[in-house]
Amino acid sequence: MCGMTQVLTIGEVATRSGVAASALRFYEERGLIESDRAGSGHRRYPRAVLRRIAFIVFAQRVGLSLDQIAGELAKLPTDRVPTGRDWSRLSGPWTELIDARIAELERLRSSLGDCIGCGCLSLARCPMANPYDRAAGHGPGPRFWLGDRP
Amino acid sequence: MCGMTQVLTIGEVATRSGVAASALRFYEERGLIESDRAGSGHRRYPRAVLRRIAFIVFAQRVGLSLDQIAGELAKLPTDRVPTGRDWSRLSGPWTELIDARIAELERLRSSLGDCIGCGCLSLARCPMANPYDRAAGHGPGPRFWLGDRP
DNA sequence: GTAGAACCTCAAGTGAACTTGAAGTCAAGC
DNA sequence: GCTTGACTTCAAGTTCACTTGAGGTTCTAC
Repeated sequence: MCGMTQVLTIGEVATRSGVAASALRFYEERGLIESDRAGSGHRRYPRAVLRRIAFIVFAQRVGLSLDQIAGELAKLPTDRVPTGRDWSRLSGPWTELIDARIAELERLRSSLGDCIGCGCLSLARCPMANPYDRAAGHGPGPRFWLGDRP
Repeated sequence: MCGMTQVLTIGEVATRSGVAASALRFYEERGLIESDRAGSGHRRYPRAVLRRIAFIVFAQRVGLSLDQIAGELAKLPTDRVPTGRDWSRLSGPWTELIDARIAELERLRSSLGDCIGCGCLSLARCPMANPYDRAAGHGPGPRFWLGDRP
């Protein structure tokens, strides 16, 4: 309650991070975060955990699964508190991921304008959307539209 | 197999749309699509169903749940095959949704550059990220970062 | 010293979006 | 006419990311 403590309880971490205590325990179980224990068995977190949690929340919004996030976090050094440099190494591939996701959404938006707008949002008729249907009988359908087929 | 048939079997719809037959049955159960039945009990789909399925796949990528999509689809006229105009009425609100999602991702990307880059991706220290932690003890943490707090 | 809040573990439940399996029917080619 | 594959229903299983509940302990404040 002091506000100047160096270690945080699970409740403090929960309110500061906006992540429920139950979720924090779950993340720990999955190896995404760690905690020290007080003599009583209560969890004690170093402040650095907040950065880790922020990273987890970020990564989820970008679309990574907890397993993928765990994989990323595993790249951080365990023998010391990660530096800004350590974190920015992790974020490199992200920029591409975010860019790709944005590009997909922009493709969707323009399909909406071009395709739904012109009345051809039909897999059967829109050649732009799905040339495979014209060839009839194979092809991935909407996936093409969504950029899954290079 | 003819390729010129006016009605499609579930297998044909599956290959043309890229959506598994089991998923199509599931969508039907959830009221997202409909089918006629052959005398045998086998499903027969009008070609127009492909447009509906495309819409479903689109909407999912944008981030809508099946329930929300069902709500959107319910706005289409049931007494006739929907026109391009009908579809574009549905897509109006989407553009905003997509824009909002893109804006969030751009916010994330720039946070990565500005915040992880400068080494302050710490909820405890970055005032840009989370002023609430300075006030200590309340506030939503990362949510602020993600734009959930207006 | 006692009430109540906050914490603990462990098991089970939730909801979304499907998939899988069992047991059977129907259609097409030879 | 028979095999093979595509289809049918219905119930149950799966994955993900948690939450909820039971039953018990610990901390804080008065």
